[in-house]
This record gives sequence, C-alpha cells and structure tokens, in this order.
Amino acid sequence: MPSMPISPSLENGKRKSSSAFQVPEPKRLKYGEASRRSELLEQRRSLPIASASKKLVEEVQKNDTLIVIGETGSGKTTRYCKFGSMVGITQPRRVAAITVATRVAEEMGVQLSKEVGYSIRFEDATSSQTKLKFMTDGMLLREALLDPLLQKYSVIILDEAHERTIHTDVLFGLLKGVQARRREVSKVGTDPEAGDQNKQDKTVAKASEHQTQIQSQMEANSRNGNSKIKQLKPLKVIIMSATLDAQGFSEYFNGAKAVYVQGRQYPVQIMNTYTAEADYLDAALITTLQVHQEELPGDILVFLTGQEEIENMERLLTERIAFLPEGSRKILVAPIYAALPSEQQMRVFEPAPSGYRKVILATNIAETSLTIPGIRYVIDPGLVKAKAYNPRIGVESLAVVPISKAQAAQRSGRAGREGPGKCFRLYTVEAFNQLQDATVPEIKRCNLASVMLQLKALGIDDVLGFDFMDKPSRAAIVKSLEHLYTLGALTDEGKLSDPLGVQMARFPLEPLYAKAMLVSSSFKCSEEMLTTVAMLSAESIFFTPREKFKEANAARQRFSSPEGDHITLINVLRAYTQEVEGGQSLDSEAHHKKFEKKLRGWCSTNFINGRSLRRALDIRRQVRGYVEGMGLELVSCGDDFTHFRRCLTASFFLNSAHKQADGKYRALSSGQTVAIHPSSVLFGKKPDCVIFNELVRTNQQYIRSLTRIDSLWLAELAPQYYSTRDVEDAARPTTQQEDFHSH
DNA sequence: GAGCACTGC
Repeated sequence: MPSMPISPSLENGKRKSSSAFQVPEPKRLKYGEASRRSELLEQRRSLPIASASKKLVEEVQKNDTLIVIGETGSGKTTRYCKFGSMVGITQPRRVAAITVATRVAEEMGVQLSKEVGYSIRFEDATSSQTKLKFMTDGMLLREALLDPLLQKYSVIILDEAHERTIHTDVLFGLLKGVQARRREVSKVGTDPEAGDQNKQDKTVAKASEHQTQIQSQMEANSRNGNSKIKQLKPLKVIIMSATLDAQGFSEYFNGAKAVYVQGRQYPVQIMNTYTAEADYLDAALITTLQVHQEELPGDILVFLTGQEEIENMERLLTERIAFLPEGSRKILVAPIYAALPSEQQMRVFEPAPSGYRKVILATNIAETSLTIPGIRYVIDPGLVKAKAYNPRIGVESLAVVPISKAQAAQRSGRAGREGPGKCFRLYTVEAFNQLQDATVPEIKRCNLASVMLQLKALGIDDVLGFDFMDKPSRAAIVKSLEHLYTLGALTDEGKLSDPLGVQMARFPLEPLYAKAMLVSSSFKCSEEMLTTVAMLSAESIFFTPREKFKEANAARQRFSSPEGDHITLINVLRAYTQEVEGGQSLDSEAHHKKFEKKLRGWCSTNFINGRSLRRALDIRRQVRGYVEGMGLELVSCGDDFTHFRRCLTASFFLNSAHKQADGKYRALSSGQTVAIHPSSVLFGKKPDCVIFNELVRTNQQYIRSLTRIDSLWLAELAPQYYSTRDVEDAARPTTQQEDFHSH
C-alpha cells in the first residue's frame, strides 16, 4: 500500500515570511501511514476467542501452566477463585496491585481486604478470609523466603509478564521449581529416599536445590502434627502477557499451552516520517504544532528521555505558542517525570480548560506506569534513557538508546485508550524495522547482588545453574557472587553465611546497605546509619528545578555538611524531625500521617521532594523493625560524626577514591578516573580521600553520595583489602609517572 | 564546573 502524506510539503525550498514579525520558520514534516501489513502485525495481539472467560477457566483446569496473551488485569481473574485455597496475582507496580484489587473487590461486591485484598511493601490489606491476593512481584519473592513451597497458594498469576521485571524473571524460575517440587511431594509424601529415585528427572533435580528448606519445613510441620504438606496440590501458574511472543514463554514453561484473548484497544493510525530526522527535539516540536493546527481536538502525548529535555521542550513550546495564529485553540503544556513532586504531577490529570489543547511532555513514566486520560495523539521520537550495567568494571550507565518494537507499540497504544487515535513516529518505517523486537530484560542489565543473595537465601546454591528464562551473563553472576563474598555474606564454599548472610538477606535493602546496617552497631552509630540507608534507598531527596536552580542550591546550604553528603542527608532528617514533628520522631505510620500537611509545606520551602522524604521515613521505619527484630541495639553517635565516618569507611571501603596530583580522582578498587558529581556537597571542595555510594557514567564517570575520610582508616578498618602501602601508593600514580619522565 | 529513565523489597 502506498504511503499517503498527511499534508502537502513545502516545495522548492521557497518559504515566505508573511508578517512583520520574525515568525519562526514554518518548517513541516511529512508523514506517511505505515503499511497496512505492519499495522496488522502490531495489532494481531488481539486474536479473538469465543466466550473467553469460560474457555479460560476450562484451560486452567486442564493445564498446570497456562500462558494468556492479550488483555490483562481483568476481572476474569475472579473466576479462578474456585480452584482452591488462595490465588496470588502479581503486578510489577504497587499502584497496579491496589487499583486492580479495588476494582475486582467492587466487581465481586465484597469489601476490600476481606475476600479480595492486596499486599505491597509498607501496606498489607489482607485478612484470614482473603482468597484473592494482589501483590507486587517483589512481595511474592519475599514470601517465598519464608515459605519456599508457597503452600498457601493453589494458583499464581503473573500479570504483565511481558514487562520482564527482574522480580518476575526470578519468579519464573522459582515457580517452575516449586511446581516440580510440589508434584514430587504430592507423589512421594514425606519420604526423602523415594525422592532420590526421581533424580533422573532433570526438572526435579534442579528443583531439589530447595531440599534443605523443604525438609526442615516438613520436619517442622510434622512436629506440629501438621500433615498438610502431604496433601499439597500441584501449583497452577498462569502467565499473562500483552505481547505476541507466546512461543518464548511456552518453550520455557515446558511447552505450556497459550491462549489468546481479545483486547479492548481502539485502532491507532501509525504515521512515520519519510526521512530520518537529525534533531528529534526540533522534529517533536514541529510535529506537536502541526498536529495542534491540523488535527481534531484531543490531547497530545510526547515521549521524551528525561527531565532536562522536558524542561527544554517546555520552554521552546511556550515560545512558539506565542506565534500561533489568532483565534486558534490554545495550548496548555504539562510536564511529567518521576522526580517531579506529586503536586505538580497531578496537573497532567486535570482536563484542559475549554479552548485549550493539553500537550503532555513525559518520560517513560507514561508508557506503562500511569495512564493519562484524553490522549488522542502520540508523538514518539523512538528513544529512551535506559540503564546498562558493565559487570567487568561494575559500573552502571544511563544512556539514550532506541526503543524496541514492543515499546513502540506500547507507546502508540496510549493514543487508543478512549477512541481511535494517531501516533506520529519521528523515524522511518525502515528504522522501525531495524529496532529490536523486545526490550532486553532487566535481569540482563543490572547488578545482580540482591538477586543472588535472595536465591542463596532460598537454598538455591547453584545459582549459575538456575533455570532463568533469559540467563544473565556468567561474568555478571560471578561478579555479584564475589561481591557478596567480600561482604561476608557467603562462605568459602559459596553458601550463605550464618548469621551475617542470613541477616543481610532478611533486610529489604541492597546487600551493601544491609551490611552497613549490621556493621554500624559496633561503631555506636546505628541510628545514623539507619537514617543514611533509608535516605540513600529513597533517592533524589533534593528537588532542583532548572528555573529555580539558585534558590534550590541556597536552600540546600542549610543542611550541608563539610564532611559530605551522608551527613547532609542526616541533617535533613534531623531538621525535619525537629521542625515538623517537634523533635520526636516516633517512627510510626500513624505518627507520620499526622504531619502530612506540614511535611508538604516544609518540603516545598526547603526544595525537598516530599514523596522521597516520606519514602525514606517509611523505609527507616521498616528497617528499624528488622533491626529490632534481630535483637540489635540502636545507638546514636550524636554530633560526634567521626565514629560514623569511620563506620562508612568500614562499610563502603570497596568504594574509595583519592585525589591525584592533577586534581582528578581515582577509584581505588577499579583504578578508574572519576569525577565528583555536581550534585554532591563536596563538588568543588577537593577533599583528599572520599568513600562513595554510586559510580555512574554519563558524559564522564561520576561518583555520587560521598563523604570525606582519612585515607589511613582504609588500611585500619579494611586490612583484608588494603595494606597501608596500597593506600599511600594510590594517592600518587600520576606523580610517579611524571617523575619517570622528568628523570 | 554540571546532571539522575523506571520500578521493587
């Protein structure tokens, strides 16, 4: 089918300026509709089946594992209720778990948290009556630590499986193992010898890595006179995915059957440019104005890569709006990205006033995390800022990369939620065809320390042999195991150490932070470390909008510590407790809730992100619970931060950096040249030696969240890692080189 | 002298 330009192009390069004003160039972009065939390919995901609901129930009865492709998260899940004890449904995000649970409870006419409930971090809305439990995928993983056979569940549904979050991917392998184990247990009862006869079955052999846990659980059960484990029914697993790739799932789940369900999506007309656009920001700007002037009413959603780009675009668009012809509809610009305080985020959900068209400038947050009503047009430059991980040097980087075909489909789908829509792709059909089919799963893109610690805690010792659907590289796994070993979480045999490793795995924290928490009690500063790990886990405590850059920096001065960012964060929390909660932080949810309104005001005057601070308070409360549960005492170092800085050194000794003769910094463990990130309070202060928490690569390698230390502490507090000579040498490799040349 | 997409326990 021939492409059809949506508007005539300007020919001969002749453009006239028709008014006395310097009107911006009325450059136009030509678009063609993508061929019918490729459009069909994208929408084929909605293969209809007759009376889907009834059929689905039949299929679940017949199959232990089922793959459902198409519309997800629907009330149909309620039908699975009758299959037994409890049905668990996982979602990748907290909000989704809450909203779906709420909707299903309404549909069933029951009170939320009774028969239908949800369970997410910091919030458990379930009861003993709960039969249908919605939860985040990470929450189910946590439950597996306490109950390796997931005995409470008869069915587990993994919703939005196509998103392939790191937790969903771990659950895939875990559930496969649990299924095999439960089959075996129901076959052979509690006789371990009978179990050995099945060793030839490969799946069962893999699953028998759970043996230790399961046996101790069996023993515990029989001690309690509980023979429930004998009667365990097979676990049914349902994978719900919105992508076409049923085959990949099916192959992984031993040839499980896939069924297709009709979607509820309206058609979206896909338009592509004829030529590649060098400046996608400019192209997005032009297209936005073009759509505004030529298309029917309906809001526009523009996908951009980050805060800075959104702020730039907002400025450019506002400038151009002034030149819109008299009498035309007006434009309301609404930015949204994750770091934007919620009060400002809410603006995108308000309908545009009459006579206005809303233009939403969004990051990936609008791709899946939130659904904005009223969108009819999507403008997609085809790029995303994505995290990548280099296991060799252990550095994460954030770079702008092309999206995948699946992401492109997800983005265009945002235009067809309420009616037919249009999607303008700022790239050619050829460029589209060259995109990767699907985004690389998260598990292949990040640091695996947490995941490996969890697997070890689940009794899975052979992590290199774990049955991943997409296996991370051997190098990435080995690197994370080395890291865990260095932290003391693993023994020489590679088993979880007791008590250190066991305690670390229990904390809902990065392994490094969990270790720091445990180390801090011997340095008499566990209160401060508790605050630090909570604030570091929460991220972006400070909010710095570009147009109020100076004010924001000035506001930060008040909390700033000459020793570095960790103490600065402690100062923020102490100031909050003093000024908002009247000096008494009771660390209880109800207590914090009382100060909700005051918190908001305090945060906005101090340029602090309220959502992040609240999150830090939540994490602190939760971690405090674990610390106390382990019988560890929480002590404060007061204003004597030397203990605390020494504790940071003992905990984060792997991340130290030294100033070189040329003023640049060198990371001791990897030998890389790094620079202090501009967001640090030590930026420009040139400390001799620091420890840091993050190493990120953007334009250069930056270290973030740092504290000034005495370099001699390294050899003293981490002798297993540094000798005094190492530390002395580290400060002058460049000088040595210069000396060599000069002689 | 300059920057952090998005989730989750």
